[in-house]
Amino acid sequence: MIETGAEPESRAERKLRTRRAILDATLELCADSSLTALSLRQVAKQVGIVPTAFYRHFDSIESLGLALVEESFDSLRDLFRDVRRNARADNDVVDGSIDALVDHVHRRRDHFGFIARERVAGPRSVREAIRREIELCERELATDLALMTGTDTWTAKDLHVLSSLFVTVLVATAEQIVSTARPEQEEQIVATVRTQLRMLLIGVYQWRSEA
Amino acid sequence: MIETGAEPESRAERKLRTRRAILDATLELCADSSLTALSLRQVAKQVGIVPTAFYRHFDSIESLGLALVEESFDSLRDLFRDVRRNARADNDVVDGSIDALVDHVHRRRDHFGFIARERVAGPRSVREAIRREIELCERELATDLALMTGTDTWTAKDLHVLSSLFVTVLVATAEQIVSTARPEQEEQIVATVRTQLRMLLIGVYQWRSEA
DNA sequence: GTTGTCGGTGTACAGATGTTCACTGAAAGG
DNA sequence: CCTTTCAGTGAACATCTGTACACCGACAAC
Repeated sequence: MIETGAEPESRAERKLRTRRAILDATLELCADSSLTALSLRQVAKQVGIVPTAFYRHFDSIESLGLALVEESFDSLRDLFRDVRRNARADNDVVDGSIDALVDHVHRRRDHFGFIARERVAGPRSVREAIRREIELCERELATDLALMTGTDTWTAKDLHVLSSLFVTVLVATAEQIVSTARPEQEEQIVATVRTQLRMLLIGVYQWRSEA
Repeated sequence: MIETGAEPESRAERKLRTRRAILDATLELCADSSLTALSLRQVAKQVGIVPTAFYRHFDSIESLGLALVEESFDSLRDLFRDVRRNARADNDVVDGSIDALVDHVHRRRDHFGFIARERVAGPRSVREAIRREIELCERELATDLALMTGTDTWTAKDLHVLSSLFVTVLVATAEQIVSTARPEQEEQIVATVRTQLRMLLIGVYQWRSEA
């Protein structure tokens, strides 16, 4: 069904390839709308398999969604890794982070769009999974922030509060970039978030945690 | 079909009542999931009318969605009005605004949830309508901010940048409140956003616009 | 009091949906 | 080589989908 140029494939390889095709087809099909509006048969048609073959890989659209959550957060963790690297290399943390953000969103527009949408509109279990993953990101970022200059007097709570704000802004920016096609509008978005983070950082440098 | 206690109704009144019932049924039905996953027949069943009667009021789920956008943003503008009033009455702008936010989200959880979801997952035209409305809110807030203390040296652009950040945080907070049922978790959310806004305000008070 | 307007009804249809079941054929394993 | 495993097939099902159509009956207008 799936045409390979040549080369014999093991059964496991073929299965994996079909699985990938299902994941990709799903990302493409729900690029606008949502998982909850997606039918198993649409996915099957897009992949080029018969509807029932879907069950060989996932037992529902919902569990397919959970697999996509994992995959999408791999992309997001990649982003975090890059941000961390840029934070060391670059003098200006803000610019480095935003560049990394834009770069990763461009590369995996599908993943970031998926998270943005299903985070609020997906099936309950998918929403919960995304919520959990985002909390992990916030915690991870909080420990990174603790290593930065000037936060040595901060309480753990305040660190997490700040981390959560960064993640909120990050998610909102990713959302905006995903949902715009025009490059000049994207520059606008980037310029805006850059200023916003600078305003915020001024506050951060002055902040002293209470008792 | 719709049982009224007594009192004769004019035809126009009855029609309006059915329209309301459709709007309410829709808000209830897509409370989790999304408009794009909602069928005309589900709505009709919930309202207690036959599917074809739906067309007497809207010609598609999409145009129904547009009506709900308008209605939902009436709620949001109410919130803005209250925030503005609290800003004058209260010494602390942050606490007043957050209280107003929490209050309005509680009162119209359905509207705020609707905006949060359809903003990213609704039909294209609905997403665009919401985007336009949010931009209006940002502009409105920007002119309010211009009247506040310390922003007299700010450029119009910076005012809009800040306004946009406030709206982002506001939307994210509303989203979180809508999607949590546990009151103690809500207190957590509120406490977090309060600290976040305070951190930000420190930066704002020190900010000087460039050229 | 006749007539027209118009929410709402009921039937009907072609197509899409999730899931079942028995099947095929090629790779994997003995 | 023979048997098992298993990804993918194809037909069948009951149910749900949007929409077209002719119809009804109460209110509105004259």
